[in-house]
Order: sequence, then structure tokens, then C-alpha cells
Amino acid sequence: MSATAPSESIHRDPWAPPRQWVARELSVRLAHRGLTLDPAAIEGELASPPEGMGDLALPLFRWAKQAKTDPNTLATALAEGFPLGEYLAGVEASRGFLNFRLQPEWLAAATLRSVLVLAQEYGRSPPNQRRVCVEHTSTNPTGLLHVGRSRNGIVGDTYVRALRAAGYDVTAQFYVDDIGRQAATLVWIWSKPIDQWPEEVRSRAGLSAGAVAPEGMKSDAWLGKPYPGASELVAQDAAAAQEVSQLVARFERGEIPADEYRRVPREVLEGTKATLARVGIRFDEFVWESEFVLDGSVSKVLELFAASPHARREEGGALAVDASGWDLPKKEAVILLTRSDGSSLYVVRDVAYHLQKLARFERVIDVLGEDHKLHFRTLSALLEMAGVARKPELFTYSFVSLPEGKMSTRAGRVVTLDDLLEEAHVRALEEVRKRRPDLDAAEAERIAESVGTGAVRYHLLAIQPDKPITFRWEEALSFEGRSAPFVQYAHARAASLLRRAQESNPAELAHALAERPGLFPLPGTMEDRELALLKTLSRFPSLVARVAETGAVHLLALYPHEVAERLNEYYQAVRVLGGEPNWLPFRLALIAAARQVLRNSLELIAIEPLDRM
RNA sequence: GCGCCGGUGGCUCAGCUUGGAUAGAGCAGCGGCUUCCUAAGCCGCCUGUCGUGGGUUCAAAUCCCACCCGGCGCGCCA
Repeated sequence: MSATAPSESIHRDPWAPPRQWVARELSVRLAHRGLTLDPAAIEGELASPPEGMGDLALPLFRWAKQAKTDPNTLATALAEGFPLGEYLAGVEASRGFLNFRLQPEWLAAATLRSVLVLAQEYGRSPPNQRRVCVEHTSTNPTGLLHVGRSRNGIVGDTYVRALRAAGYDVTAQFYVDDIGRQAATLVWIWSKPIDQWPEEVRSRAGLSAGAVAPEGMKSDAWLGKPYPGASELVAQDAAAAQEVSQLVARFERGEIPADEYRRVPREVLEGTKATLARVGIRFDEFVWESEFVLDGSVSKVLELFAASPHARREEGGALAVDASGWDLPKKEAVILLTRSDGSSLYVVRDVAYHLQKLARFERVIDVLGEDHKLHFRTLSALLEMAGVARKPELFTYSFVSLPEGKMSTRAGRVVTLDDLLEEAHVRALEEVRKRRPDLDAAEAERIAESVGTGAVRYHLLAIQPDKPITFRWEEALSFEGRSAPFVQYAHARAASLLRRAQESNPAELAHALAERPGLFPLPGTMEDRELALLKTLSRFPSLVARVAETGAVHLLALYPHEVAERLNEYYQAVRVLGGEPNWLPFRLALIAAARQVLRNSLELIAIEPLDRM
């Protein structure tokens, strides 16, 4: 059978047809040897062999045992006369494995067609109509966002993008805790003029009586100034704490209009939103925690639990439930729901919030710091106790600390995202000026912003969420190696090359990217680097699907880096423009495809694919 | 003390979900590459008891157990 005529159909995942075909053929051949196996099961066993040993590998140890033979004999027997068909260039047995080599030209054609025809859709799945809510970031509106908290946003936003790419209908939510102790403390201190603040709060904030926000200062930076002092005061001073409680109580009773109470948190939130937007993070909905108190749903939840057989009263009058039968550590078997004064605790309001989410969405995902793991289990137990069959899903990440220790606003040991982004911008601008003195100021600024914010986002994303990060300035601001600028640079090179092709010979470029990209059959054998790049490009769709399924969002940062590596190596080794004329169409198509995949993968991590830098 | 999560070259990390063939990158170090598509690049060299010890298996960085180290948590905070 000729293997030179590539299939004309377009596949979202170029690997799907050969995998399925190989699995089917194997199923038939294994059946001849008394092994009845579903093709899907065989496909699940197909793995990647080591470099240079082919493209698909099937370990035969387990099945050889079942067939009472040794793996190598089985592999050799299967390799014997295995049909190559449209997809394969070779099949060989090796040490108990059966290795399949894909027909390079088939893989090249299939990949180029998929990438160039599907374009921005390459890697994405069609809509599946499933409604998902991803709640992330949800920082207390008490001041500036620090780098640790921003990990939540970066990881969460990437997960949102991955789920969307996988076809989900995703709503990204930010839960605004305006009524908890922390936000209430800030509302309380700003409810008085500065000259009425306790002296220690005022001096700690560095504000004198009658101070006003300096021109251009972000609202979260300004309004957050008294927070460390005020929160310390409230922790130590019973009278101050009492004032905060009363403020909350009055708000809950409707004696303070929501608009008025929320003024400070809302303005802080505006600052937070601006910072998050700078790293590409946007939300569909902001849900105010106090809403669940004001609309009565918290009361309903409390009534429900109070009436349940698990309810109990603590000394002092607080309401709790006995959750001994639920999967919780022993000490948490009793879950406290209210304070002694009857006011609701966070977890109760969270129950109300989740009841609403579960009613609206098919899947509910919470992106939380690892310190919330136990809270989440408590919440899940309460939801179950409340008779809810479905459960929210938890996505956690570990903390970001500083070399000196844990970040602490109170100890002044904290790096804010604003400061980090500013420093990144400044350093990036320096680099741009150095490397491209020819660019005008506006473009240099624009590139610096993109490179700087990209580097920061990339740095915090590229590590498996479960791992703790020790933040170091030099690493966060690295513009080479495993970093966003490395990827952006590869993209800029590809864009530049295509720009030149467009300028010098637009007809040839259009021809190369026509409906049969690269104009197969090829004039000869591809370079190794061409095939390596193509193989990397072909893996993108299955990667996106895997990330959406597992939440391994760091792989989405690692992948474009791998594409950039392959592209840079190729670019260095093979001359495209002015090289071998017969190869020009294919190579232009390959560069265009690499650029497209870089764009698509960078889009998923909200890093701008620069055309020049 | 109990629970959850991490521990892979000097440093920072992939790989662990679903065990598979010589454990991959980046940074740092050393040595090369620019009359030619952007050198934020490329090529080469150097660096590993995969925390420790047991177990399961034809096969363990990957699964199980114990221990060590680090992070996080363990009711009137969120």
C-alpha cells in the first residue's frame, strides 16, 4: 500500500487515526493468539518509546504471560507481517516491546493540515454544553495583592482557559468576602476620618490627619494602608473588636445600605482587578459574600442545620453540628456554625454560596490555597449533611514564600504583585532598549510590558501547583531559558520570517499555506529537526485535553517552551528563505504552523505572542 | 501528636495520575558559533545513592509500608 498520499481529512488530534488503527490491527492479531482485547484497551497501553526507537510502543510483558510465551517472542511474532498501511513506516520488536514508526510524511501532512486549517481552533474541542464554575483568587479586599495570592489567580485563570479550550462553558467567579472579619476591619477604620483613627493605626499607616490619596495611587494601595495597624488593633483591643462586630451586625440587619458598606471593599477590588488584568486575568462574575446574608439564604442554612438531628449547642450559645459520621479528622467532628452571639461563621456563608453554585452549574471548582484543604472538607461534609448529592471539586496550590520566610503583611515581609510587575517592566525595558535601539519609545514600552508581565506570569505558572515556591527576584525576572520571553522570542522570529516571505514573495507564501499546506508530496526526506518540530506540534491537542482533565496547568507553560526550543533549533540548523527552493513551500508551512501553535498555546496562559521584540 | 502535600545533578524544575527500555530541561560553570531568515538564540562539555530503609513485580523515580526533612492545617479567623 502506498504511504505517500496523505489522508485529506482533518483531525483535531493528528495522533488519533494512527493510534486507533494500530490498536485495531493489534486487537485482531492478538485474538489469533488467544488474547481477546478491546482496541480501546490496547490503545490505552500504547506508550512513547525512548528517543530514536519509533513513535508508539506497546509493552507485551503482561500479555505474553497470559499467552504463556515470552514477551520478545510475542513481539517478534506480531511484528512479522504487520501491515504498514497508510500510517506506518516500520514495525519492530525490541526487548519485549513492539515499536511502531509513523510514516513521517503522513505525520507531517496530517499535522500541518490540522494546524493550518483549524488555525486558532487547533488544540480546542467543540463546545460540550457543560456549565462549569471556577472560583479563584477571591482575595479579601483589604489591600494590595501579594505574589503568593496571585499564584491563585494565575493558576486558576489558566485552568479556566484550559477548560474552555476543552469545550466547557466556564464562568470564572471571584468571591468577594466583604463581610468577614478582615474586610469589616477595613470598612470600620475608614468609617472614621483619619484624625479619629487611633494614633498607632495612623502612624503605622504613615498617614497624618487630613491626608488624601496621592495623585495616581491605586485605590487598593491607598485604602489598604491602615489595614495592618487596624487588624492588629482589633486583635488586641476588645473595644475595637466590639465596634467591628457591631458594624457587621448593623449591616446584616439592613441598617447600613449595601452600597455604603461596600464602598471601601469595592474600591479596593477595583485596584485588584486592574492588577490582575495586567497579567491577563479576568472574571465573568463577582459574587459578594454579604449577599447571602442579606437575602436570607444564610438564615435558611442555619435553620436547616439547627433543625437537623446533628445540631448541638455549645456552651455560650454557639450553634454547631456533630459530623462524626463524615469523613473528617476526629477533632473536626464537631463543626461550629455560629459565634456565641448567633452571627454566622464563614463556613455557613460558604455553604449558602455553594448551594447557589451547585444549583447553577454542572461542575463547581474551587481554586484554593493549601491552607483551605480542611475547610473544604468541612464544607463538603456540611453540603452532604444538607442533602446535596453533588460535590464541589477542589483544586489546591501551595504557598509562595520568601527566602527570609513566610510572607507576612504585618511583618512587612511581602512582595506585592504591583511591585513585581513594575520591576519586571523596568528590567524588560532596559533589555529592549539594549537589544533594539532602533525601536521607537512607544513600541519599546509596549514590548517591555508584554515581556515583563509575561515573565512573571510564566514563572508562577511553570511549577506544579502542589509544590511550594520560594520567591526570588532574579528567577522571577529571568528573560532567558525556561521563560516567557524565550517563547515570545521564538514567536517573533517566526513572525519576522513570515513577514519577509510575505514582502518578497506573497504568491509563494499563499501557495505554501493553501488547502494542502506544504504541497505534498515532499521533494525528499525531511531533516530530523523538521520532523522533531512537527511531532511537538502534533502533541498539542492531546496535551490540552489532558490538562483540562487533570488540572496539571503547569504543563501548559512547559509546552510552548518545548515548541520554542524545537523551533529555535530548526531555525538555526535549516535555512528557509534563500535555502533549497524545492523545500520552500513545506518550510514556510512548517514555520507558519509553529507560529500558530505558539499563539494558541500562549493564549492559554495569557502571554502575548509578540511579532517583534 | 494527628491529617494533607512536597523531597529528583551545585541551584530551580519536568517525569509519578495509568510501573516499562540509556531519568529529561533550564540556571550556574567551562569551550565554541554572527559577511546569511532577530545571538532574549544555537552547538558541545561537566554534574544524578530519584530523601532513607524495607516490600510488591519479569520490571519501581513511579505502587505499598515505615522513618527522616520541609510546607500547610487542626471550632467562636477566613
